[in-house]
Amino acid sequence: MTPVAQMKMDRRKTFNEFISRKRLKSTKQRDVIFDEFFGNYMGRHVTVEELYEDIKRKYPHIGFATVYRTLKLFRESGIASERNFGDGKSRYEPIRDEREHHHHMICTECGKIYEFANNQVESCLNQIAKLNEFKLENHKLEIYGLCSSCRESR
Amino acid sequence: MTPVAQMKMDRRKTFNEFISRKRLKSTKQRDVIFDEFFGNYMGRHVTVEELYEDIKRKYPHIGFATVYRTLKLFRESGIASERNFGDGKSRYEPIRDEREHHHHMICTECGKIYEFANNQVESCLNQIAKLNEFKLENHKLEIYGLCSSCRESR
DNA sequence: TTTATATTGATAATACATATCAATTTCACA
DNA sequence: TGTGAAATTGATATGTATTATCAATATAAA
Repeated sequence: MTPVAQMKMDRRKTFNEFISRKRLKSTKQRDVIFDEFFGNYMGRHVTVEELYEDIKRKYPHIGFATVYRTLKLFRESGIASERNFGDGKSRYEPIRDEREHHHHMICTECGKIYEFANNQVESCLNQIAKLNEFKLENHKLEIYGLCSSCRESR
Repeated sequence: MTPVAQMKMDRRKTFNEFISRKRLKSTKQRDVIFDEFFGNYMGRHVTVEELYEDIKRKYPHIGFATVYRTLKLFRESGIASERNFGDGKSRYEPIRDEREHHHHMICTECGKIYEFANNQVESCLNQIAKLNEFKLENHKLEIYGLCSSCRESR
């Protein structure tokens, strides 16, 4: 099994456990949304609208509210994270590796999103939290600027 | 002159230069909003609504749209920064010291916002940007979690 | 002062997010 | 395998923050 397929299975398991722990129900719609999200949006940052439009083509009966609510469930269950890059839309991203937190560089010219991870930053943040007796639950780090190609064309 | 008064004067100068560079006009309304914002909201993170309500009490003729637009101008001119802590509202904060970037720890229980600055994090980010040939314009770092008092009461 | 241009403020329009609710589906339990 | 309580769905309405519109007004350059 490929690492990606393995990861997808792990998330599925986590989600199923979440469903039964919370006494929720598994439905065809949630299955479809899960498959689409974890099948086509790995490493991407999709808006609810985009995912809905995409799914609607194959499954016209699925409503916007369901996609919206299901993405919230993904976040609650810890298999997706919600991002906001300042354009007013919430974006969702499948979580690949829950151990390694990664961050984003956003080009203010072309809007392209680059990812990076950095251990030194992580340990700094843990220290800062500890120093302030703060129990770190989550953190977000975004760098805004010009990517190399947009720099050149200026 | 106190350091705070000095800072306020510096921001005023920056804003005036911005106004004349962009061929904009200085108005009574902008003066009022500047004074209120830099007089009462130092080190705070005010929403447009809050600032508007506050100003309306003393100057009932000033409209919401004007406060809204003026805060955008403050941001454009570099004397204020816009923040978003995930509650759907944009918050504005007067910039005290443009050399030292600071960040936020947000308690997910009580909503209180703590500030911190850290040189090591800053230099990490500069390195990361450099490595990726990215021209850093701005960056945001937020830590979400439980503050010490909310930890105890759990 | 005149005149071109920017600003104001009331309000309309937009956009994203969330709430509502009747019809339907799921699933625990008999 | 039915049955019924409870969750879910999807169409649509509502809420909320932001942005656009535009006539009246204020500003500042000539």
